[in-house]
Amino acid sequence: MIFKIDHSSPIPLHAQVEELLRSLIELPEYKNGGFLPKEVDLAKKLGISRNTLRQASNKLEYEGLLIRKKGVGTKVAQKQVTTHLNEWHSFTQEMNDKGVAFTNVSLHTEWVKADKKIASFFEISPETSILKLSRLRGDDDGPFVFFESYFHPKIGLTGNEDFSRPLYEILEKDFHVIPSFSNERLKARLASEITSKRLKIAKGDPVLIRERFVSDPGNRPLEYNKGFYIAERFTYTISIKR
Amino acid sequence: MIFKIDHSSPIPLHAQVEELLRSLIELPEYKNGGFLPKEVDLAKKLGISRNTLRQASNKLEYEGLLIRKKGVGTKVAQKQVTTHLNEWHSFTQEMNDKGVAFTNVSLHTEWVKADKKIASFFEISPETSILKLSRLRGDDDGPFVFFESYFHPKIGLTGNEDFSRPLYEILEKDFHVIPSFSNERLKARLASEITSKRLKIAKGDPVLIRERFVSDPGNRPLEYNKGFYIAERFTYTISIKR
DNA sequence: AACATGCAAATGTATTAACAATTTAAGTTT
DNA sequence: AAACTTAAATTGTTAATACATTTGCATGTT
Repeated sequence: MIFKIDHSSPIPLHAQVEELLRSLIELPEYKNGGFLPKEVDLAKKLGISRNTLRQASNKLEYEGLLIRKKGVGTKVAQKQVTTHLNEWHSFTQEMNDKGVAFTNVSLHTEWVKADKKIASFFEISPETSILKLSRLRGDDDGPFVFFESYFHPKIGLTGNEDFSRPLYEILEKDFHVIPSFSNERLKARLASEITSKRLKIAKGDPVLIRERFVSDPGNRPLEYNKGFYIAERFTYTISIKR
Repeated sequence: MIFKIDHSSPIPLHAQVEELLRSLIELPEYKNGGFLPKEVDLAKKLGISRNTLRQASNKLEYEGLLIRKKGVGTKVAQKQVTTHLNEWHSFTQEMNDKGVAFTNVSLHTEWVKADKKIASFFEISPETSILKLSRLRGDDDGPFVFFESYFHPKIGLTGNEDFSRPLYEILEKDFHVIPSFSNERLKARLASEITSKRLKIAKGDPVLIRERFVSDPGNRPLEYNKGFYIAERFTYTISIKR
């Protein structure tokens, strides 16, 4: 490692040192919790005052890259953000891209009468016929979620659409409605007889139930969706900004 | 305004000055874009060296509360207009919004070693001591959620804070950290022995587990939070805009 | 072995000092 | 009036120095 601190440069020393430290802490000898040389030595080696060195390292400490401890020394913080960040986000994105990462184990459509809850959300009378789409979805290890979707009659779905395509693509491209708002409710329950059979789990195994109330940009109701997830195989992940 | 800088106090001068500045910039004469007294004068008035004053104001500048300009002066930053939506809240706020009167059934703090998962999120070494806050919360019908919170050591919590106050109020007002981002994971499990005892439910009853990874506006990790909810008594609701 | 003491090492705090760089305003020249 | 020059004001940079505080270890004591 060559230390190139240029006292005649227009760039302030502490800025140069800051950059130097940033590359320094990437070196294998320091990378994972390694201790930096002590301040007095490092300052002398760089030909700068201890104050200037601290001016630089203060910033890195504030950023959480360095951890200084009185009486002990200064070490490099462990940092591996990317791995677990991706881990949390990945499933959310899969969820958001509806249908992309899953296979449809089975698929079924029928016309049913709207129940009270759905009629209320759709703002229609309870006797109205609506399209119900049932899907069992999973991956190589078998099914892990059972979905029931109900669609507002105004959309114009017939039930003969190719539902192996992503649902929202069908809605947007073929029917020109844009799912924009989703109100979600999550709860946990024990699997009922019928649910356990569908998901091939034991009756009484925990199931995560997600209801979605989906609306368009004008806040008009489009879809009511209920999903039954095998709890052991599902983690719901969200990123929220305040 | 009375300046009370105590040279004999065990609290470092720069820390005292920092607090002083924080209250100073709330004053109407400085509040929105007002110029602070120049460094030399202010330092003299406070009876401290200019460097010490700068040590304090540096931090506020880094936080975006002060704007310094060479040759001009130091002014208080204009209050940021909040554009982001208040989409998530602390538990206290959540419950208050819903009108649920809850109580802290029990509350306990202790210092523990960070485990691998937390250390990774906090970007600290696994041996580091961190503050753990355990809370059992409920209402008239008994407890319905057990929380475990772990806090980044950088925040400076001692464990002696009054945790009957809203947590995020403590963090923001007393420790000047702003929880801004939350990464959440939800899953459902059957209650373990210990969990069932805490929540006074039968072992094997379904439990909704919510993990939160909370960060500040600079994406620096602040808190890891894990909550065990009695599934029957809890529904998680969220509105998402695409 | 357990505990207490003390020393050395390392960062933390604080002061003083001097000069550099930038901006604003005033003054001067064209 | 416009352009240039100068000076003052204010923050930015850097250094040297001294002492405080915390931690860990070595040493000694019980």
